[in-house]
Amino acid sequence: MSIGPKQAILAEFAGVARALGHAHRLELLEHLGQSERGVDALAARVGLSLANASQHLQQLRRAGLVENRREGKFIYYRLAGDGVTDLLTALRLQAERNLAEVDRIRRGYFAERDSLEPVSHEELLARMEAGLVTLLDVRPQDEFGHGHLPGAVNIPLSELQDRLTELDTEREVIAYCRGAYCVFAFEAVAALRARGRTARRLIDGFPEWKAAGLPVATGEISREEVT
Amino acid sequence: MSIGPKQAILAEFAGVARALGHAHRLELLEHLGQSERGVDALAARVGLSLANASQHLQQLRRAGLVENRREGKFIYYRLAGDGVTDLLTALRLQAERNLAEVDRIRRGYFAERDSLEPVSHEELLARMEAGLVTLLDVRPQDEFGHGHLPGAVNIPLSELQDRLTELDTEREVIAYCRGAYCVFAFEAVAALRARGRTARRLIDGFPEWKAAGLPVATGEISREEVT
DNA sequence: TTTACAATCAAGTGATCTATTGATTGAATT
DNA sequence: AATTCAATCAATAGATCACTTGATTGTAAA
Repeated sequence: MSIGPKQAILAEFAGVARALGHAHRLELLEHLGQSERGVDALAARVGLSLANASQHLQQLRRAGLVENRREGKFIYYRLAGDGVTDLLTALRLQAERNLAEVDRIRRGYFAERDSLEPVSHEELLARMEAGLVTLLDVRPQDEFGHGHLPGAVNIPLSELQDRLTELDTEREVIAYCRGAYCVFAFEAVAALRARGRTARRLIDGFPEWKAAGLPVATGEISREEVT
Repeated sequence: MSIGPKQAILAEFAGVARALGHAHRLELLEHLGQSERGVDALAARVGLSLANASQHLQQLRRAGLVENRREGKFIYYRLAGDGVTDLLTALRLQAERNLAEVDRIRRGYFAERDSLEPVSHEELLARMEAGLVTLLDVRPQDEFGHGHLPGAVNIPLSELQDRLTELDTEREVIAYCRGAYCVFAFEAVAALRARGRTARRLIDGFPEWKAAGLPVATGEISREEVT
């Protein structure tokens, strides 16, 4: 007996889902959500061997989740559109809602750093307009350069200790990094609060902001432009 | 070296994605989107052995996508909330957008039956309010009974030939069934057009309508109430 | 041409997944 | 208590997947 059109379509959908079915590939997608990258850079960031990263990336490509281009001897991978971030967000929301295990891990690792509610996109937009907050991007400098929220200051987490003076002491700091589970933002909020600052974190990160169609800025940003 | 909290969370997300990574499980979820069902009924509809269906359902349960309850000697499974339908929709949209293979299958099997644009939720709502359309639910009677769009007439596809007289000849018919790739609605539209009726299909099906928070009706519906 | 290097390919091993089979559990019925 | 039936569990064989190793391709530079 032959399978019908519906089964064939469902098999394709299942293939996309299976491509999302490995922690390493989800982490690769998270990094690709920041900016396009070469295989070697991705492998290093996710902690994979080059060959292994290459094969994972090719699985993602077969599933239509990423695309690539060659430039000289480098091959750069990128997300195949903002729909990928939307799908990842839907996956995250579903897992957060119905998986007790996610809740347990989050409580264990993140809870003490995150007693306050995270800030929603809407709330951040309103407070930015009112000029009430300092928006802090704690990702590495190169990721910031490839795209960030408008008006954000970039202080990578590793430098935060030494550069606290750059942040206005009067205004609340709202920190963000790569996504909802990027630990940088949690750490930054904890560090700032430990120094008596008012700080909260954005509910997710740069890719989700961009996928939501909200404005983004690129390139370096002068300090004057920010303060 | 131990894996950090992010890897642990991503592994959980990957587990949910893997649970979606098999055509049979997607089909089970599609049927569960219509109404709660016993294992035996699901196995029969999807064409699986009882043991196999049971094991697939348990994988879905471990991933937090479905829940179950025992009633007498039957165990009924149901979706773990409308978020599951949202996630399935996100998966479908991403696959439709970026997988050439999906497009190829769709063209090959569905295109000739579907030359007209499907009707969106918004358009259907507007035309229902204006009383311009006959809404036709071509799913089996029991699925209709568990929930359907308000004002819909239920004529299962198998009976459509004999019951054409029940449909107003003046008004456009909008048909729907289980979801975006349920073949019933395509077939119904083709059959109606072959008899000179004006007919289109809804862009997706009952579960997506319900998950979107739009009104649904339950129980049998008298013919008078409809016409 | 030779060299260098990013990335992919190919092959192999151990692990995980799928589907079947037959045994077992749990609740209702006789 | 014995029977019946829905569903799960357990064991198995075959398929697919993940990761490593070493060879290969493709481009740029020497």
